[in-house]
Amino acid sequence: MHNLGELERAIMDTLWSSDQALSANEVRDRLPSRDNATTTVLTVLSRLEKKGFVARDRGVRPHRYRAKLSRPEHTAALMHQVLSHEHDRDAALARFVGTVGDDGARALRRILNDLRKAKD
Amino acid sequence: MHNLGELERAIMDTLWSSDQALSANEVRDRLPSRDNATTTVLTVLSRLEKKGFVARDRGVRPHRYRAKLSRPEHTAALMHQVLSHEHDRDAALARFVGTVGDDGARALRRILNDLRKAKD
DNA sequence: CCTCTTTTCTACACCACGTAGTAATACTAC
DNA sequence: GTAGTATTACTACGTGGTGTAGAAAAGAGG
Repeated sequence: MHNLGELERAIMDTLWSSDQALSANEVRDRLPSRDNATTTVLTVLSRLEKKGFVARDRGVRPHRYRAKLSRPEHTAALMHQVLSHEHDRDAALARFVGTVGDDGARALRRILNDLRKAKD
Repeated sequence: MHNLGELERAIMDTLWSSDQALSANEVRDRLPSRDNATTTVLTVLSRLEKKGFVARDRGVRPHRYRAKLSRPEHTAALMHQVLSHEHDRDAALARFVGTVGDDGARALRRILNDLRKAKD
């Protein structure tokens, strides 16, 4: 599964930035460049739904759309997907960790610590 | 930067699996199962070169090709690229680490330990 | 020079994505 | 329930990336 297009990503960003499910027109109004037709937004939302990134509530009118995964969940899923192509996972992880910088390493240590604590 | 196509990836895998730079015909012969024309392989190799994934030695004939990054380096770079779109990096990292499984967590702890030791 | 190998150039089909018009459908007000 | 409006579905086209490879050009060896 490859990455999203530019408009697709902008729409996902809009959905991620909202705590509520949005209608197509609400999405259109919140897009950075607002020169898109509503039908364009609807087309892309439908494609995103078919790809499984977006859920649609057909029970109300207008339909309301929301991201199925939060942005961090989505990012993590993509990272796993990238990793899944790698035969030497440990080497890739080592390389990855070696290049996240000091902040990243600190964050990872804290995360792993919390994980361990949660196990108890 | 988007992902690679199927044949592009197969060719990168071939290069990654070789300790030496390969000619186009050698690449073609090592591709899994497919019966591609040499020119097809050459076209894709040229595209991969233009994209910066492959280096070509034009000093010999036939030209020889090699991956510019190792597979783990490439994987790690892609992971960073995915992360770069994320506003809440820590949340994404937490999610990622939370879903690598016990093996992954162990590997990460060891990697971070080695990193710390290497700092001394 | 002539031939063979290798590389470049050109081309086409297919598919994803951005784009949006037109047709169909559902709701609202009368 | 009919007219009008809002919303959605269907259809279509341009563009660009990828797989595909033939034809033409360039180099190597006799």
